[in-house]
Amino acid sequence: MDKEKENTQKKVVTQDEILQVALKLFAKKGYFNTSLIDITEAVGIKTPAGIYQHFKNKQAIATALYGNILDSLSISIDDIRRRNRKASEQLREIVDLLFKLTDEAPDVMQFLLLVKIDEFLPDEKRLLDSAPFLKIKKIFQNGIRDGELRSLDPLLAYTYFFGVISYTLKMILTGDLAKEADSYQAQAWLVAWNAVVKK
Amino acid sequence: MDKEKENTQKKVVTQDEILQVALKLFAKKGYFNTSLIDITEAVGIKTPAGIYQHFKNKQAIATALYGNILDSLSISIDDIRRRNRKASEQLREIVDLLFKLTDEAPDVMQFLLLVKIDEFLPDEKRLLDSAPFLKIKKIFQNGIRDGELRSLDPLLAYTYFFGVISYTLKMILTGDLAKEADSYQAQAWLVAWNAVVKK
DNA sequence: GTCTATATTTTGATAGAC
DNA sequence: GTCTATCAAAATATAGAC
Repeated sequence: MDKEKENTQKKVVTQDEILQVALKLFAKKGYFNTSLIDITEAVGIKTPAGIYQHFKNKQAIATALYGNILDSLSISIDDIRRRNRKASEQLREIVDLLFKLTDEAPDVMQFLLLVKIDEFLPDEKRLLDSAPFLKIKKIFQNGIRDGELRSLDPLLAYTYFFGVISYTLKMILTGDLAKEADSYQAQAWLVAWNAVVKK
Repeated sequence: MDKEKENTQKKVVTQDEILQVALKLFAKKGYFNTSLIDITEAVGIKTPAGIYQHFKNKQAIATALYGNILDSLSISIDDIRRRNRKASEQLREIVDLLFKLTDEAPDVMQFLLLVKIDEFLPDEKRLLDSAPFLKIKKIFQNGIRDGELRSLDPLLAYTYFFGVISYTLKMILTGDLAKEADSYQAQAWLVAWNAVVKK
């Protein structure tokens, strides 16, 4: 990488670099325990002024981060819904995605599941009202309408299903469940699916 | 104690009053968004100095709060375990307690389920390692040992069961599920129990 | 675009009068 | 035990040189 430049040359920092570093710090220590100085140092420059070249303020970093994650999630879910017709298939692929992300991008999942976003982004949409989650809720509505899922309030179906899934992921992310996410996926899917499927 | 109030307007504040107010504010706005000034005003005095008569610092308030809640929960669970022998009965009473608390003391449940405690109390035991939750995990161990619950890792049984329960409560506390907790309890119990019972 | 340096604000915390 | 007043520290944010 550019570690050789450190002595001879000023580090030039990109917007994306700031976002990556901020995500890691927010996920690990939380938004309020992460100062701009922390971000500044972690990104390899010596002054917060460099950050302000890219972002209006600390909150704007979190806003961008949140937006990026939701956008990416939304695109993945669009793709899944396009490629699958049945709720069972769509949900299974979403679960697959979330478990994969937990192994491969734990910071992202930590930010989504463990960080209380509305505490520092009070003006953003809450997770449940964001585009990707509206789409997920839609899957439950359709699944119930089509008789694939048992007949109950779609939001309750969502709650039971993702109660199992996201609590499992949470236990993995906190280290309480010690193995990689992948090894818990099959059983968690069965339990979650069983909670909502029409039998 | 003196029952006569002086004709000065000075408010005398008790330790318990501070804890109640702090709980409400922490639950509503979060620890970091709650300043000592907020607590001071909410408790009805004009200066933070009054708070420091009772607590060493802001963190000490949260520590006391957390300890009190865990203690009270622990006592309730001891009682439940003493009065019931079967895992099904014990778990059902615990669920009953949690749903009741959600209706009657939402601040407490909000603090337990929605607030990320280790962000501001890094030296306290995490929820899962606290006395009441160790006891709950014990219930799952015993239930599996006795063949009442299906044979799986006790921690996974815990995860599935409380995934459903606590996510349901969370949705109630955030207002996404709009009715009182009581009306969701029976079904949530069935789903959660069904996830772990031996059939 | 980063640097040094500094301004500004907030908040946690204390001293001493009453 | 509360009050006025104030301190100290930390963090956000900016100005101007290079």
